[in-house]
Amino acid sequence: MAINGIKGFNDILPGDVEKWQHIEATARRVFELYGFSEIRTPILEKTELFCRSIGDATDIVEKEMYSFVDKGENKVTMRPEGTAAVMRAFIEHKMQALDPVARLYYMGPMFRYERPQKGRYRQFHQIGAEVTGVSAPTVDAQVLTMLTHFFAELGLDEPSLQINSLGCPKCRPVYREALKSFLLSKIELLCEDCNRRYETNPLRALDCKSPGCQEATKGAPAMLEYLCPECAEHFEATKKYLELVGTTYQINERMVRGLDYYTRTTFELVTGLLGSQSAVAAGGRYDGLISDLGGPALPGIGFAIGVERVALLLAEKDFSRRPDLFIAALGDEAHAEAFKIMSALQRLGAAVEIDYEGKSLKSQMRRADKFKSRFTLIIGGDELARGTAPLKDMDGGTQSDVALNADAIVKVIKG
RNA sequence: GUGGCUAUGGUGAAGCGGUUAACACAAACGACUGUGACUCGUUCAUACGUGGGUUCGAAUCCCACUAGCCACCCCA
Repeated sequence: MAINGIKGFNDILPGDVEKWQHIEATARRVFELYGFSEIRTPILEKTELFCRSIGDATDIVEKEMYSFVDKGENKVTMRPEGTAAVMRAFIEHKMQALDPVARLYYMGPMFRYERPQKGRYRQFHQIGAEVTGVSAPTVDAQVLTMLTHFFAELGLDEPSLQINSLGCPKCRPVYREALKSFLLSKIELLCEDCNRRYETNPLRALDCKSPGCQEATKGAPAMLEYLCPECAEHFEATKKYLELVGTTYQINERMVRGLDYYTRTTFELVTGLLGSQSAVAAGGRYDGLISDLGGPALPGIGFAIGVERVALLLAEKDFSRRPDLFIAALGDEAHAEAFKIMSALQRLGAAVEIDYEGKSLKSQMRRADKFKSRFTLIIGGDELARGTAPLKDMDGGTQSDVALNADAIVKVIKG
C-alpha cells in the first residue's frame, strides 16, 4: 500500500509551481519598491510566543495549533501565522537600535489544524509584510497601497479593500461594553454561536452569517462612533492619504479580526470568487504587540496574503515556460553534436531540449511541439558534413539554415 | 469538533443486478522511407476507494470503514 500525504498538506507540482513562483516573484519585486527587505524566521517557535501575541482565548491558540513537546521538554508550535515570529526576531536582534523603522516581508508555510476546504488547508502559505516604529497614518496608507499594488501587478483588481478601525485600549473597551448591552437586548434573536461568543468575542456577532444575527444587529452601535479623538483622527488621516494616491477602499464597520493584537486600522482584501473564504489578504495595526512581547514600545502594522487563495484567483492563467530550442538529431554522431550544442547554448542562457533516446524524427518533432519550443534545429549526417542545419520557427513554420555553432544559433533564437 | 455530498484508468466521465467496463482527452508507436500542429490506425482499467453482506450473478442493492470535496466554527 502506497503512502499518501497528510490531510490538508498539499504538494505543489510542476505546472502549478510556476504560478507560485510568479506570485512570489511579484511580491518581492513590488515590496522592494517600497523599501521592504525579506526576513526568514524558523517554522518552529516556543508555544508561548503565540499565546501571548495572538491571544490565549482565540480559536487559533485554543484549538488550531500544531503544538508538541520536543525531546528537550520544550513546548513548541509550528507557526500558525507570521507576524508574531517576525516581531520576536525584531526584538531578539534589537533591530530598533539600527532603525526603529523596520520594513520586513516574509513568505512561507503556516500551520493550522482546521478541517480543510476550498482555499483553506492545514499547511498553507502566506506572504506578509510588517512595518515597525511608525504610528503616522501615512504608513497605514502606504502599506494598503502596496498591498493593492501587488494585486494589480498580478492582474487581479477584483478583490476590494475594506477598512475599519478597532480603536485602541482607551476606546475599544467602552465600545465593547456599549455593544454588549445592545446585544443583551437582542440576545434571544442571536444564533447559538453568537450567544456562546457573547462574553469572549461579542464583536463577532457583527459579521455573523446567520440571517437572524444580521437582522438583530442592524441598529447596533458602530465602533467608528466610539473612537477616541486620537483614533478618529488617525482613521480620517488614513482615508485621506489613501484617496491622495488613488487607493480605493470601502469602509466596513462590521469587520472583525480574529487575532487579539490588532488596534486601530484593520483591513481585508475580499473577493466573492472563493466560496466561503472571502479574504485573500488581511491585516492591521498592532500598536501594543511589540511591547507585549517584551520589546520596546513601538507601534507596528502589517498584513498577510493567502497564497493558495491568490493562486485560486489566478487559476485560469497559464504560467508555463517554453524552451527556446529543441534539437532533433538523427544518428549517433548527430546526437552527440546536438548534446554538445545544447550544453553550449545553455551556458549562453538559452533553454534547450533534446531527445535522449534516439527516437524517430517524427517523434522528436512531436516532442518539440509538446514542449511548445520556439525553434527546432534538425541535425543529421548531411548537416554534420555541411556545418549548417535547418532551424525551424515552430510558430511560423518557416525554416532557414544556421551555422552549427552555439554563438550563431543563440543570435537567432534569443535575438 | 459538527453537518451534507461524492468515490470507476493519467484526466473528464458512461454504466441504474447478467456488457469483451462505453466514449473523449492525455500518453506511446506507426501510416508519410529526414520535419510538429490536421487526418487515420494500433496500444492503453482481469478492473470499478477498502472490508463485509444480499443474490445463481454486484461497478451497479445494503452496512461499516477510509479518503476527497463543500459547508459550519474560525480564518489568509
